[in-house]
Amino acid sequence: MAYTYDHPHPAVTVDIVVFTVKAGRLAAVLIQRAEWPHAGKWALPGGFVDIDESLKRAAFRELREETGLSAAYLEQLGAFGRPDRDPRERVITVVYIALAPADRLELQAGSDAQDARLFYVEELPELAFDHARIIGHAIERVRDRLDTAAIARRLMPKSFTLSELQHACEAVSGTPIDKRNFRKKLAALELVEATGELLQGGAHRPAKLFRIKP
Amino acid sequence: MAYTYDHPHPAVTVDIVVFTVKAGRLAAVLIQRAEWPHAGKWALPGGFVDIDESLKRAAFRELREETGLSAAYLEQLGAFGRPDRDPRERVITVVYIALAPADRLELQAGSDAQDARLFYVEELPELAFDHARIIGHAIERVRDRLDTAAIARRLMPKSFTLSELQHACEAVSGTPIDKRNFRKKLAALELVEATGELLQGGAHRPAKLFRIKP
DNA sequence: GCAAAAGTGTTTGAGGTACACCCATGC
DNA sequence: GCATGGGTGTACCTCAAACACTTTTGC
Repeated sequence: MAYTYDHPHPAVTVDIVVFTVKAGRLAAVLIQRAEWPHAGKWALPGGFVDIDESLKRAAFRELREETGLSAAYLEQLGAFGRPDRDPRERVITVVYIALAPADRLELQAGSDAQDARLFYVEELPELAFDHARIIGHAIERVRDRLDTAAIARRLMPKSFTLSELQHACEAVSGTPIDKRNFRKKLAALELVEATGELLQGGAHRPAKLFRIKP
Repeated sequence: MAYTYDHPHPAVTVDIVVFTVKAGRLAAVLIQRAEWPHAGKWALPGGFVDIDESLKRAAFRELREETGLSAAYLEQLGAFGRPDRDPRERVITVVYIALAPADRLELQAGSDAQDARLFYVEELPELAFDHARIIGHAIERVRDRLDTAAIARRLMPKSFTLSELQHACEAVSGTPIDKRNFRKKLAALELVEATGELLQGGAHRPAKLFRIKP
């Protein structure tokens, strides 16, 4: 089947920067490319936009196909379209940022053709295309727009300790936060409530578990 | 000349929301369409992205062609790509926001085929395509990201009175500002300096003129 | 008992907001 | 002289930042 136009058309893809917090650090999902171009390098999950599909719908579809996430927060970062960013043809990509708790990701790790993994954002491997630049913009966006409430709602699992939430906030902002000020602000936000459970297991005093208030 | 692909490709355009401040109100440039679809309705300036041209370069080119602006602040708002937004074919548009002082715009007003005009954003005419939605997003973006310094640098002419600057800030934010607080903050910002000139002409005390500090 | 993280209040400074009157000009 | 916008200072309140010790557990 061939499709013909009277002036040249670029291809359009969506790519998704899937952020999560793992071990108190900000991390993103990357997929190892199996084919030319950039075979062996890591890249953002993504793919072509179907001709009858909205951009956001395409992003959701790719997100589901590559991470198993069926419902996640998704926001558009923007379009990237330098003429030479893909050696195959002119490709304009629309990038979305997804946020999800690490325990909801289902990566097809090391299954076969392509490997999907989480990488801490300070330890990214060599990236295909202009994806390093794209992730840079995504990190910048997340750093200065995600506040405590958004982090609690979108990056934390169902229940968590206040220290875990604080570490997530520190991972996103990239700066240390004072424990008492953090808890004072949380109390004022009326954002979380204690579940009544305790998290046992550390060689230290057990921490109360919290959840998002409805 | 025909261009053939083995899967369908959308067309990609750039559209530009050119904001300025006129008579103390926020205004945007619109162009009246001469042809189907939406003949007679008003639309954002824009056009197709050339196959070898970056998105930003395309936006600058269209901006120059349709408003005479050769250097303006330009930032990407995002991509809009619902499948049915253009009845001719699938068109994905990447939207940029431009900011310029009103005295630098050179609109080809009423010349012939297409008419270009400024409209106050609270008095927009019926718009073509999904441009009403796009302008809505652009206004939202500008409202919560443009601060006093950006307004002074990007929307004001070479010299201006403090009241003019204040009115511009009020037009952008959509809320009234206290005069003394505004001037106190301006002083703290060390953003502007008096030119020494006065603006005569009103039936009242003449105002000092200011310029951006280098 | 010691290492390791949990939990808990007060003080200070900066910045934002509210608010009212006199001044210089054109008519 | 009056209408019109230009120009000026103080008091209060809110919010962010700095800062140290006790508690509970595992080993």
